[in-house]
Amino acid sequence: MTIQKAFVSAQDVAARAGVSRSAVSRTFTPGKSVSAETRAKVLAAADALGYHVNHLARGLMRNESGIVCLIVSDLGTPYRSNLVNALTQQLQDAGKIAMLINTDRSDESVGLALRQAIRYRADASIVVSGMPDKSIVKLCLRNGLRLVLINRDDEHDGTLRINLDDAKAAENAVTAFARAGCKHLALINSTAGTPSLMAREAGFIAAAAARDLPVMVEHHGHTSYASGRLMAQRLLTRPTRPDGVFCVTDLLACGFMDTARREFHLDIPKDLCVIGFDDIEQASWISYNITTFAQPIDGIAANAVAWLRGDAEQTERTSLRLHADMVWRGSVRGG
Amino acid sequence: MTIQKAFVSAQDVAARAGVSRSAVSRTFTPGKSVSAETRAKVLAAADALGYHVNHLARGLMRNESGIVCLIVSDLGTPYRSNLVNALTQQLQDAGKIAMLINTDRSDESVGLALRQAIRYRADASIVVSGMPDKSIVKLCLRNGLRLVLINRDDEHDGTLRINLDDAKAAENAVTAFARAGCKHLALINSTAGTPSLMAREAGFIAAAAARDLPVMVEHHGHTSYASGRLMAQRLLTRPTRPDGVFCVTDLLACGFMDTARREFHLDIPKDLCVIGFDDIEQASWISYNITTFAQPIDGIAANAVAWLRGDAEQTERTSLRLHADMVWRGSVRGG
DNA sequence: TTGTAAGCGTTATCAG
DNA sequence: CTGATAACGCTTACAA
Repeated sequence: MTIQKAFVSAQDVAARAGVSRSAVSRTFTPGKSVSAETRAKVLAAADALGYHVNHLARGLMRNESGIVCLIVSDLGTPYRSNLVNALTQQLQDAGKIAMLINTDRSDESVGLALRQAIRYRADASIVVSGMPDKSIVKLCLRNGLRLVLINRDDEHDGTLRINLDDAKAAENAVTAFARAGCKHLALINSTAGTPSLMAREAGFIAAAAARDLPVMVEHHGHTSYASGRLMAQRLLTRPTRPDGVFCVTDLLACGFMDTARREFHLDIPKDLCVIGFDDIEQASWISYNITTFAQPIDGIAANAVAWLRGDAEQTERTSLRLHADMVWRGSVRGG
Repeated sequence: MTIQKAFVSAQDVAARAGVSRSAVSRTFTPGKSVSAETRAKVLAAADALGYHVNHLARGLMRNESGIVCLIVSDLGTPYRSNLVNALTQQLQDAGKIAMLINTDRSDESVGLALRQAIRYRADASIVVSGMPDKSIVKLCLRNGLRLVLINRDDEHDGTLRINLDDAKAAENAVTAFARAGCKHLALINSTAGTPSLMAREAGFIAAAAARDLPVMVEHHGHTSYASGRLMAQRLLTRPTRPDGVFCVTDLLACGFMDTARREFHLDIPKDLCVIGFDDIEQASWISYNITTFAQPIDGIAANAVAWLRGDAEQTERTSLRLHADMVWRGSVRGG
């Protein structure tokens, strides 16, 4: 078996169809005029040869690769994977294709990822984790790479920023606890302190202060099940035990609830009310049934993609604040 | 503000550094010889200009894009997202970059995804969901797109197939139930019946038959929490209630356990033993604590990437069978 | 509508 | 080690 040329080119198709390369090109470019006759000939030849337009070359010419780069850490986590799921789906529907770069949580690795996006001449990049520094953002913009920042707090020109109204949600959490008659509030959070997480914390503390309710705060590790467990042990052995705990993440809430029940034999919501955030699937499972706030995942994705489809020339800074609906379940009394 | 050229090219760098384009190219190609002096000049100019090699053009020349396409459905699911996480990470470490295509479960959408991979001249494609038909596989191979099929059963030349020893795992499940003294076994599965799921089912039934143990079987929907709940309702209202249930997926097991406990007030493992599959994070949570089989996710990813790094000329069919270790937890008596 | 020719940013080849 | 030159596969004026 002889080594054959790996890919079939428009040239080959043109030869077989008895037309010029440009005719082939036009056939595969929507909105170009080709006669029905040649189009048919080209299509037949292309099909027979298994021809597929080379998007690398097309991107080179058009200065538009169709690639959108997703920069994410902790992809195995429920919220992240659902967001990536929605994003890839909607990008595909918009005729784009997603490139996925996995970072650790460091800002440095985000910078590396963005450089990679530039190398592949991505049309845009959606940053879900980490905070790219100003110089990198400038570099991207100068290279024609549009940027969507999700739940990051820096504002830059020519960039779309999508945030949630974390403070408002936190305030609603306090209200819910107050209605349930909770007297001793608490909040658990990661040590990392990403912008949205810190906004929830600050909002919760402020709203509680407005009602003269004290708040105990614990920080530990990442927003994981294990962290939730550990902070439950810390919090529930304090002199005064909290009776209303806001977990800034559902994953934290799951770990917190499991140890509160198994190790401290507390009844939720009788002895202790719990509120989470994200509305991951597990929050709706019978064992947890957590009152929480729903991340508007599809809304985030839809807004990001809509902005990308828009005119590339718009260079104004745009900022979107989406609402996280409260989802009432059984981990809070009343409701 | 005037419209400036979007990207900076090697030409620009060469001009600024006072060298030829080829010198620039060599500087950025590992293993090419450039004098320390020119290299320094080039690097300085590149840095000043913010130059990044255009991988679209490079891929065009080299016939090697560095892109590996991941074809996946149900990305929001724990097992899938963890696999994608491992895959993207290890691909990056190997100097490749992942493109992600989200499919529904249909074989047709896998075909569409593979065509997209061809258009971007991906070096390879890793298929995690759905089964591409023979003609599409042939098309890919002819176009120089290497293929890794994970948990699919078709065998093709020039393709790497990675499977688990599902039958062996199922046999171990039967042994565990027998040791726990279970007399009435059951199995719950999706209706889709992907190869690996069907292998678990067949293996379980065969091993049970060898011990003269009867097996009740239920099928429903996808392998989700909700399906697990529904099949629990069906199974636990049967005349003879099973006392050992193999759920072909941990997600099914979670749903099954929750309704067995809450709706039927059964004690696990006293009244009922449960075994799952995948070892998703939730299986280790206190509320579930499921005895299960660990998907060797890192092993799968490592093998896939190692094969991709290998010589592209090898056209033999390769098939790998990985072992899924049993993870003993509290959902089975004894152990 | 069609074909010809130029050019996109690379890398590989081949003299020097 | 260096620089000119020819590809790679495509799109897009421009001319027919």
